[in-house]
Parts: sequence; C-alpha cells; structure tokens
Amino acid sequence: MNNNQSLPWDNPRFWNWIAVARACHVVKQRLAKELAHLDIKLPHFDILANIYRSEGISQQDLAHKLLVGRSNISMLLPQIEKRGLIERRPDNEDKRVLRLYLTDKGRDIARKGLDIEVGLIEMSMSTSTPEECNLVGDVMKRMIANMDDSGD
Amino acid sequence: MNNNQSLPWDNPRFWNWIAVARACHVVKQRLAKELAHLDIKLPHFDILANIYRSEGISQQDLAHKLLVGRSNISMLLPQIEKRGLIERRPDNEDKRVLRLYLTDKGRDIARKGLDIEVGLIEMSMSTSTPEECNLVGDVMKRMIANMDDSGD
DNA sequence: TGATTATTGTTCATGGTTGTACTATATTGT
DNA sequence: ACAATATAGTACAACCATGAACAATAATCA
Repeated sequence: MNNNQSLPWDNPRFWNWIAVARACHVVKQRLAKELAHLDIKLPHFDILANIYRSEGISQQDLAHKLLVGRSNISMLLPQIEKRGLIERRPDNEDKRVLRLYLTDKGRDIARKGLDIEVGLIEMSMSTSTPEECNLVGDVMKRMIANMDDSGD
Repeated sequence: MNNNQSLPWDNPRFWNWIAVARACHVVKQRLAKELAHLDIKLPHFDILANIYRSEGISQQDLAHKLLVGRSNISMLLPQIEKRGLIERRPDNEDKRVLRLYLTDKGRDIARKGLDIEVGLIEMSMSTSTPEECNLVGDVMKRMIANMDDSGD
C-alpha cells in the first residue's frame, strides 16, 4: 500500500520542482499582464510568435509545438484571423492542411510581444549567470526526455 | 520603436526559459493522466495536497498559495466537499472565514496523489544530480523574487 | 459610537483547454 | 482499383480560471 513512503516535505527535489512550477505560473501571469498593452491575450500571442518563427506551419504542427490539442488551435485561429493578424491558406499538395501566415499587423504584434517576453525573461534571469541558466535549460530538457521515454 | 532588438532565437536565456515552460507543461499533463487512476483531477488534487500540508487553512490563504483567484477556489471547493473529501468549518473568531479540513477519504487521496507526484518528479529528475536540482530551485526562486520586486 | 475602509467568501459572465466524435482527404496493402 | 487505415481540421460539451460586482463581517479612526 506504499503507506509510509516519506512525505514530500522533506524532499529537496520536490521543493525544487514546486519552485519551477511557481516561477512558470508567475512569469505567465506577468507576461499576460504586459501583453495587455498590445491588446493581445497570451494564448493568441503564443500562436503568433510560433507562426512568426515558422511561417507556413500547419495547424497540426503548431498544436504540437505548443503542446496543446488540435481542437484548441482550431478554436482560437478564427478569432485571430478575424482580427486580421493571420491568414490561412490551403496547401496545394495536401488538401487537408491549412498553412498559417502572418499579416503585417500580426507580424508587428508578434515582434513587439516577443520584445516584451524577452525583456521579462532577461530581467528575471538577470541575477543568475549564463552558465546557471544554461544548466537550468539542460536539466529541463533532461526532464522532458525522461517523461517521453517512460510511457507517454 | 525598439525595432531591431535582436531576435530571441539567438538568445540562450530565451530558449532556456522555453525549456522550463515546456517541462512544466509536460509534467502537469503527465501528472493529470496518472492522477486519473485515483479518479481525481489535477486542480482538485492541488487543493487537497495543500490542505494536507496546512489543515485549517482559509480559502484566501489557499488561493494565495496556489497562485489563483479566490473565486477559483470558491467554485471548486463545493465539488470536492460534495465528494466527501473535505470539510469547511467556520472560524469562531472571524465569522467571514471558512477553514478547510480533510476527511479520511480526502487524506487518503492526498497522500496517494503526493506519492504519484513525487515519484514522477524523482523519475524525471533522476538524471540530474541533487546539486543541479538545487541550483535549478535557486534560479527559480531568484526569478520569482525579481518578478515580485519589479512592479507586480 | 458611528462612519469609512478593508477583508472573506460568493456569483456571474467570459474565455481557454480538453477529449471525443465527425468530415474530408491521403496513404497503404491487397 | 478497392478496402482499410491514418491524418488534418472542425464541432461540441465539459471543465478550469479569471475579473468584476456583491454581501457579510472586521478593523480603523474621527
């Protein structure tokens, strides 16, 4: 019954992970607040930023990059499209897929939003050395790999 | 206009942060999936786990710990209460506050859920040394502090 | 004391996310 | 060619999270 496995309150790894989760939460909330100045919501911005990096991406691939379901993308895109920030163009070779492109207006918001995001990240990480930040990234990548391996 | 601040694709801190966000996302999804075996949703479990650590906590303080709004807690608690996992008892000294307690059933789920969560964390962090994990935690705490200072 | 201000919890409308079921198109294997 | 299977996108219902407006109670201070 696994009854008395020691409580997590004594487990450093547990608390380190809680810190990661909290930092993530806080950064996201703060980013959302700052993006309000551009009149864009965080989920919409995430989409714009990814299209900005990969113009012509399909909805499927976009969902995969953002780690969300296809249906999510499918619900959000029409709104962004109506605001004139993106265009959806069918692929000629595969009539199932729609490829995504930014309009000039969308590109502008993507770039300004990315400036805000990068500014926030640099500010919050400014008290850690580049080596420390790289180590953080490495540990995170290892975690992701370990999750993938084991049964996902 | 901040027009040509260099693109984030060249910025190591940016990518390190993206790795953090992705790890967070993946762990949460995986945890949610494993908690399904206990027939409990992640948001409900987070609440149970926090009451488990702090029995008698108020809804306000709980919301603060979880970094969510009071209304969120206020909407979720009745469901958990109806399932017989927690009890809400009014505070005698301040008639505004409700204090939260686990039932035996709730405590059992909290403990089993925590075992699952800790197992997941230890598995995913098993390829990093304790020192590395501690450094991760430190960098995250610094980030949170930096966010709080600057204008939240 | 009585008036103002702050705090706790609730309610409601809005919007994001998920999983499932569905349609249309591609691919595979016979 | 044809059937079976897989994939891209959509529609829908359920749930989570948020912020604003609200009621009840406490705290502050003239």
